[in-house]
Amino acid sequence: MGNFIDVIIPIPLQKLFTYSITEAEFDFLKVGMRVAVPFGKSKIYTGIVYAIHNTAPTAYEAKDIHQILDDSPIVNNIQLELWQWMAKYYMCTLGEVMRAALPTAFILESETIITKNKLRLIDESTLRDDEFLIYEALHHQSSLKIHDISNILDKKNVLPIIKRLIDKEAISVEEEVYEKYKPKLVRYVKLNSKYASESSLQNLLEDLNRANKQKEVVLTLFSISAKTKKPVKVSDLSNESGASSSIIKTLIDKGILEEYFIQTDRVQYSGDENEDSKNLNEYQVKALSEINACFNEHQVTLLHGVTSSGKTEIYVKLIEDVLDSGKQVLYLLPEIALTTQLVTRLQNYFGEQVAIFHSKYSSFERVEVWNNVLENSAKAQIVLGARSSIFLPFNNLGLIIVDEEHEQSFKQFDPAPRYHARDTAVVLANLHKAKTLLGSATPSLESYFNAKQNKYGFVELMQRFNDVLMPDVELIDIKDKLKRKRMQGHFSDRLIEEMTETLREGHQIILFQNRRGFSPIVECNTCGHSPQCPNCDVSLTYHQYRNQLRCHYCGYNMAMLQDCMACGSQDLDNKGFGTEQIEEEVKILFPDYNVGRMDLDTTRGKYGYEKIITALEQQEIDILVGTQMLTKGLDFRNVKLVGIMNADNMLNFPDFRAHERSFQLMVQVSGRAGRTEERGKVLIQTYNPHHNILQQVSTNNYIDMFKEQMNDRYNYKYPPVFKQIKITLKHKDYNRVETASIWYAKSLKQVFETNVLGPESPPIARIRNQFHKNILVKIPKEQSLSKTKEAIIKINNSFQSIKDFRSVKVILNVDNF
DNA sequence: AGCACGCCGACT
DNA sequence: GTCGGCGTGCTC
Repeated sequence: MGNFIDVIIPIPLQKLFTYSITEAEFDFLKVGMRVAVPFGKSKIYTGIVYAIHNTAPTAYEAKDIHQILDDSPIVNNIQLELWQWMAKYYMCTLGEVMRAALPTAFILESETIITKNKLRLIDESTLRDDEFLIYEALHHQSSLKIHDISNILDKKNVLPIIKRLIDKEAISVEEEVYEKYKPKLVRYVKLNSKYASESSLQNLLEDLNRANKQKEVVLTLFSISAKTKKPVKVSDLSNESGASSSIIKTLIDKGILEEYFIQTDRVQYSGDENEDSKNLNEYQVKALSEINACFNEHQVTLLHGVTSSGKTEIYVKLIEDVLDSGKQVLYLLPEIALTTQLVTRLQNYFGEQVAIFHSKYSSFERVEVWNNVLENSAKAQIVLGARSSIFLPFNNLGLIIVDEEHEQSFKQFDPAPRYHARDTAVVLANLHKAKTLLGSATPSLESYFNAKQNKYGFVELMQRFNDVLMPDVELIDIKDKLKRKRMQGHFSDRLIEEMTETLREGHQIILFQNRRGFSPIVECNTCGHSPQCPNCDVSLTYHQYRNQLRCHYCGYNMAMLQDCMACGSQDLDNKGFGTEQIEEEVKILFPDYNVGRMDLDTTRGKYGYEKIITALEQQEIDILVGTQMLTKGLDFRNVKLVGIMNADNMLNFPDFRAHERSFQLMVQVSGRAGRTEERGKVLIQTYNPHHNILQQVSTNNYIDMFKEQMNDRYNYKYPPVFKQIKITLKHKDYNRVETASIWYAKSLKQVFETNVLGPESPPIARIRNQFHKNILVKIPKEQSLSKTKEAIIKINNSFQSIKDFRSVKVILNVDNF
């Protein structure tokens, strides 16, 4: 009877892998620790210990582990339970969940290191050209990586060459595992202890009389440490004394100063004392007590609070209570809404207890937050984070808040696990016996539906803070305006009027242009040809700022054409309109005002987004043109007018949620207008002002929208009435996916009959040279979800066993909306 | 997923 | 005649 562990490996394989361990390792290892294990012929992977036992595998001999990577578990049992739920619910492997859950710095992989074989002298004439190049390179560098060799030879496949060199005993290779996370060390200095006595110090200063600069440094060191009574950082010393680092280095080399290092956190909060939380108004107090009442009966409560109603203050009160009871809080937000504005607000109340976690953090920063949460450190009692923060190692969670609950960015679409953070959060909260609060001004239909079904508790907050009125919404019929020649470019006379007025009063304006589905494409006026992406079935999009044509799906780009590729005509035209064009037009219409633009292109880089927000807050920008980004929980005091340039392109988007989304988007943008005393104004330009959604937006009538949309969902069997799973097949050969998808759909139909839709080619049938086919499985409420998934997995397995289909990639997307 | 093994076309 | 293309199979 030996000792074994079952390990999760971060690859998309269903199985766990069993390794053999020694008696000592058996005593030391705990579930949730990382181990480095050999995998396959030469690789070393990082695995998470999932189980420790004495049952030897029967079919094979278990390998030994390579190394233990942790002293104590970095993943706790609740997390492992959550991972398992995710793998099952979202139909992926534990390995895929692991890959998504752990900061990349935790997942070490081996790298092949190539070194020269010193024991043997090689007759270089026996080497071939490329072999010689590498051998030669090793004279200058002691070791090379595979990647370096590809660079030297400018080839991708270098393994055969390396193999030949090994055979000739010219080189040797070994696998090396790196610890990717390095604690950040700050350099400190102190006076060498040998100068501790008064007399030796006196001697030192006399010695230094001839080296004035050095003496000054020593004296500065004294004064800093006398003042702060803390260790002195090298950087501080250098700043205070004005001495260059080389002078300090000389002192260290001479043994006068001693350097040492202290580990610090990369992310530090350096704020003032905490503020007291604000007093709530009567509506907020009522909402708060209702939420607490709901929590007595329900695990989950939905808070429907109109824009600017002060939801955040209510959250703050709830958080205070949970913290007082000694538990942790997770505050989930869409990435884009995680702005400095909100972060600062929470830090003002809770100071150091707030930890931030989102994708712009470096891998090292994420490890630090992870460790703080794991240790239940005082620095991480509240985690404010985006989607992936549901993976943090909470051990004592009391409350999860999902703010802007309706946001689609909570759902991960691309690599597996394709999870929805809001839904996963509810499961996570249940594992901790904690409560979940969903908050939104425009709840998703599924959450509102759950609340109506009494599955969730439900609280409404319909008064805006300070009793500010909801903005006045006006619909503008641009078809009519066009007919009467009252349009200048994309601006109606009404919009220009209101803009002029608003600017004259010294207020700011936001113009919203949803670019989706309607990007500026280039078209030849002679032959009508427009340049296409070579890898995808889409037209290229014109980007003025770099004078480029780009593909939004694969990133392909080329310089803007001078003449048509098809007929050579130089008469090229930009069709469609995006934010860039609106910006141009505004600049011409209002040359005396500052115009800013906020979209994917202008917010690139770590602080791009913040810069624009700050500029708007400080009123350096009078008119801001932007996309969806504008909608996310920003609070601008002085914005009075919001213009929606064209409501139709979002309403006509081919998706069963287009109407719901349009409503949410428009109500959210409208909410940016007039957030303080004065009533805001919203102008919506549309070809179809009688559209029900627009009517519902203009009266801010969520209930009507809900009822009408739910009707459609019942009739057409869409969520939340039916659940759905989307199956996407991809292959570079069209005929192959075609046959494969027909086979797949046919097998599904044998089980689920009419609840299978497709296969269908998506609107963009080819992306990155891969043809796509979609199949949709609709699942009625009364049908067991887990049985359905089992059936799909069974069909998927038989599919994979057909030789011709094995190269077809299959993507299972549960709740693909 | 990676990676090795193994079988067929286009180059020295 | 080799190099290297990617189809097939396996990983404790």
